[in-house]
Amino acid sequence: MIGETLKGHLDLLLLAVLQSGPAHGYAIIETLRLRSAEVFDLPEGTIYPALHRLEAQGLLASDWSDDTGRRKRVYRLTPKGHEALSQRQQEWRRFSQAINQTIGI
Amino acid sequence: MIGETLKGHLDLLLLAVLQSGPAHGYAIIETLRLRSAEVFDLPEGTIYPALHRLEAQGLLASDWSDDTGRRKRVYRLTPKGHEALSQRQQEWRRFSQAINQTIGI
DNA sequence: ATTGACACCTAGCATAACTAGGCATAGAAT
DNA sequence: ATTCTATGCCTAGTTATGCTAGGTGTCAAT
Repeated sequence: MIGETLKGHLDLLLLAVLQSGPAHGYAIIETLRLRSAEVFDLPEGTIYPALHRLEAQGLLASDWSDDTGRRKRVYRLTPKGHEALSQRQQEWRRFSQAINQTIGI
Repeated sequence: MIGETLKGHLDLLLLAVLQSGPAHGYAIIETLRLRSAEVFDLPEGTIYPALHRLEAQGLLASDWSDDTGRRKRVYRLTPKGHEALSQRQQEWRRFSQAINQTIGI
């Protein structure tokens, strides 16, 4: 990302990805890259701490899975996470609309 | 603002406001509030350091004026500031589009 | 045997918006 | 006269959070 532009918007992205179904960290990174057409190519040092934060806030829950031999921590949205997501979506719309109005798009 | 959502986007807003013509800090705050329909009601402690930063980067230039008795520092875009603005606008479009794609709008 | 993709983790850094104070002038209200 | 509000500027220090740079380990392919 460029500068600090992502700050404050990462939670929205993570919650949105997990709305499509449970996923583990590494896969989330991949999904973000695909859905954003390479714009969000985020390092693991960004994603993992953010997932821990969201879980600590009760917005996500996780389970370990090691069916393939490689252990994965699979995250899913909690009910509180679903609520948070729709709130963040609203905030994003309000925010981006305000920016567009201000810069005259 | 909510949380850290503004981080990395303030420069774009300031440059955009000054594209409409020179203005001093306090007036910029007012303009941001009006153009954004109250969404951006930013404290002086946010605006003034940001203006100083942009001037230090050569994107803005300033002059003191005290025609009304109250001294004002009036900022204007430099040529470099104009370039930076169109670049930031492009970045914003790319960024907001990527968010919208990712969250599925 | 080594490389690269997969998969996880964390300590410390850097940046920038914001808090909370301060100073000063002008005009209106009490 | 004095107080209050709006105008107008400033900065030291706090805080939040994305990122850097390192670490561990598995698996498949060369």
